[in-house]
Amino acid sequence: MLDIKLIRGNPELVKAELARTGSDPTDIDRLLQCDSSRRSLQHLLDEKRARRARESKELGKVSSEERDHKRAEMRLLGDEISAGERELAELEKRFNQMMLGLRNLPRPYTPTGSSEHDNVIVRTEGEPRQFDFKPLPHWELGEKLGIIDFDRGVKLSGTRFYVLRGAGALLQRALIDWMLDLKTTEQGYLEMAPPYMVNSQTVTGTGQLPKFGDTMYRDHEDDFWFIPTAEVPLTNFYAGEILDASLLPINLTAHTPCFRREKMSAGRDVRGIKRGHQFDKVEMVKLVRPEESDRELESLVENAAEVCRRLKIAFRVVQLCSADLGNASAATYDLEMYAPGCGEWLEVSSCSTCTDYQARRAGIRFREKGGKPEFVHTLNGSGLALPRTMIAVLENYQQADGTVAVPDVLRRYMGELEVVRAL
RNA sequence: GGAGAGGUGGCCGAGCCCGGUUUAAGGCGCACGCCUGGAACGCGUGUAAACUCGAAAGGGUUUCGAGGGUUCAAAUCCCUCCCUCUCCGCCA
Repeated sequence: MLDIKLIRGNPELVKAELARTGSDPTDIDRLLQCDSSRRSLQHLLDEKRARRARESKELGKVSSEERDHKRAEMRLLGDEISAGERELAELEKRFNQMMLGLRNLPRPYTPTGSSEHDNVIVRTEGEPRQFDFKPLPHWELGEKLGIIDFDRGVKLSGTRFYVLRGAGALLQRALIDWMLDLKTTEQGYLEMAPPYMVNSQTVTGTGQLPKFGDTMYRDHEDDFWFIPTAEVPLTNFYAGEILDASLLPINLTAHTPCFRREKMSAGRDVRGIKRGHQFDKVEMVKLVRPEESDRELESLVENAAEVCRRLKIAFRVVQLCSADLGNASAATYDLEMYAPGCGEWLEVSSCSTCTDYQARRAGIRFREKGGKPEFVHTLNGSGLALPRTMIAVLENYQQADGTVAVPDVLRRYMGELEVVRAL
């Protein structure tokens, strides 16, 4: 959520920033109109309620002939108050819906653009590997080695599902374990094992609801949503709480499956394991002081980059332009690893600062000793998404004989296995 | 799923039967002050959040799990729901 005081105080700035992301700035005019009628009604009601409380209390002590007269008067006042309360509830509902519908404003350093083509490549690390044979795409490699079974995934569940087998399953597990170890030891994150289903309040806190409900899977009988990312339970872990400032920064990590309907990308990336309805991911979440958030974003990107670096796979850092930012994000850097088989730079991580946008929705605050509560800033980033990391590993480490070498850092997680051969 | 007991401020806990005398008692914790060479003890003062009026001091409203109802007036009475605990049932 945005700060209503900022919107009231500087509506032109807010409109300009919203326009930069491609959102409709006239939303702000409607919002402010609703806000002002809400406030004046609130004020009127406050006065009536104050009078009722005062005079009702006196009614208990007053003489009996005066009581009947006064009681009738109070009853009328009571009717006015309930009518006003109904009207106010309606206004507040509308106001809250509009507030929840507004996206976050971009950071000043987020470049302005109109589509993903305006994203900026910040830097590239490592050289894409050169091959003296034609590298295969992972869907061919995976099938030939017998470690990815697409047909049976479809049989079990439908399109966009697959099954990892043998060394394929082991490779993914090794990547997860290795990434978590890196996060929790050298990078200072606390590992969590959160629920994979959460309630609508939780999924509103991070900004998926109310606007993006149709991108998630949900239970039809209970109030359960399947998490689209571990960002949801991790960020909301402290929802509604006021944290002691000494706890900050809080760095959390978790490995979870992620569930996405991928309605918007129907027909895209249908080959291979790049885009599925269910995938695994190691996620990083930070809760930090507002003044630290830009510096912490750099550190988040660096934490994700280190994973690519140690896998010895070329990657680049891309800064998203204003139009390509997610709903809650104020600044985002994507990390893309090069996959020589399909010839693509694959988005393996997306690191964002959501400033106080999610903290306001979820009510996550901190307090300095003796001070007033303040909203934290929340950040999240993948560290990394497993299927795309698998693609990058398989395609970069493939050898002329059709086998795949195991990256050095993963060998101790795979029983010292050095080469993945056909099953 | 069934039965019972509960949900009150940062924490513990009284108030609920019997609506108004509670600005939510009391304690703990915390902060500040006094005391002290310094501390403990003791004493005193303060101690939530949101919204809002005000230059400030300060004031107003809301919040006793959530929502609805009764009433001039609800933490207190009624209804619905959620959650926690205990026991039972079922199940990995």
